[in-house]
Amino acid sequence: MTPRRRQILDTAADLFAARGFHGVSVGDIGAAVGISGPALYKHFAGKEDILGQCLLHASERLLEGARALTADGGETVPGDALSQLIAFHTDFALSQPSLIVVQEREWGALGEQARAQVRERQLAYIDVWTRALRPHRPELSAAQARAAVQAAFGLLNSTPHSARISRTAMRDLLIRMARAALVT
Amino acid sequence: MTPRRRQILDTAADLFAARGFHGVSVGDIGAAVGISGPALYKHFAGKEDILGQCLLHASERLLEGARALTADGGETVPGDALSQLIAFHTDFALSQPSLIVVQEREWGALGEQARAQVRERQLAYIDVWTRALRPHRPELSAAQARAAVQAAFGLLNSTPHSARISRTAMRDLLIRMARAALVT
DNA sequence: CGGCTCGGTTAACGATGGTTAACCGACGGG
DNA sequence: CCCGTCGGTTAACCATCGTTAACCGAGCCG
Repeated sequence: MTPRRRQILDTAADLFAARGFHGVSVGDIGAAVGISGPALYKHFAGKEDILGQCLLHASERLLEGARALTADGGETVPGDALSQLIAFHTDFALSQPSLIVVQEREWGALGEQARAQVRERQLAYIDVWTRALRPHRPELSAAQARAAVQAAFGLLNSTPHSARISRTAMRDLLIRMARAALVT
Repeated sequence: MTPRRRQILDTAADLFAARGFHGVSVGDIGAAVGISGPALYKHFAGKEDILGQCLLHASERLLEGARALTADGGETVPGDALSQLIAFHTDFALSQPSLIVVQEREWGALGEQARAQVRERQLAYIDVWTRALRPHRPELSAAQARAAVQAAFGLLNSTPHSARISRTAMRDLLIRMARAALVT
């Protein structure tokens, strides 16, 4: 992927996160990268395609990261799988808040095919988490475990809404809270 | 407030929560209540005014409910203030998910004055929570306590994103997780 | 040198949005 | 009975949006 495409996707994600997909015009995106309006069509098929690339990219990075952590034979790394997932997701949310926000709230604006791809990755990501949670909470049904995982996402993804403490303090706080919420 | 106004606000909140403020047209709102388009201007000053009333109403109900629970001399009710706030917020989120979603993500679409009013109530609501949390976590700074409260909101407000378990089971799960996240 | 591709530009188009205007039936009170 | 208000309607306005068209300079390759 060319650097220009990456730049467009990054700034578009920021704009979508701040004002919502329908609250951002292609002119806004172009202006934010220093070009104007229709020039975006040299890089993407359209506005919805830009959102789709953002979401595909984000959901893929999350899923691949989670799978890398919990791959069979990954027992050599320290700590249990759940703690690693919590740390991984926290770091992602702290370093890419816009992607987190957009992936959480704008997937409904996609066309059918792109939405299906994103949803598939998101569900697979939830599944990795749910499997990691099961050993700690054997009394939970599968549906309850999924609900608990999504509640934990809500907690970890709240990072864009605050930000008044240092990043390391926030990381520590979120990890501690998520672990307590999930395994207690 | 006339029943028609309330009906418009309720269905508008649902639409805003589902597709975002800019993703809903006044025609959509009108059609959802059985009238069409410009008839809404007999009840509200404009589209932004509808959103403003939704948010004012929601933030006021949250703040008043929280203040009623933690009013001085309210020591007669059972349990500590924090647990009561958690239960109150959980019930609100479960019964009015659209208001929760809209209040969380669409306040940026308001004009300056309405946004200021909503933000004021939201900050006051956070403040009530933070004061209730302090006794349980005296080691946290004020900023850390606020961040923890907002993370707990993220957890409790995640209820619209899932929903595959019964409401009572969800209520129990959320309350348990929030309490664990906050006081552990 | 000549031409092709790449990544821009501005102009224009059609659709849609929010808002206003003009009109109108129901209905309740003097 | 008449009239004003209430809550609707449809038509029209203007701005904005996403998208396409037409054009153009820079650079590279043959």
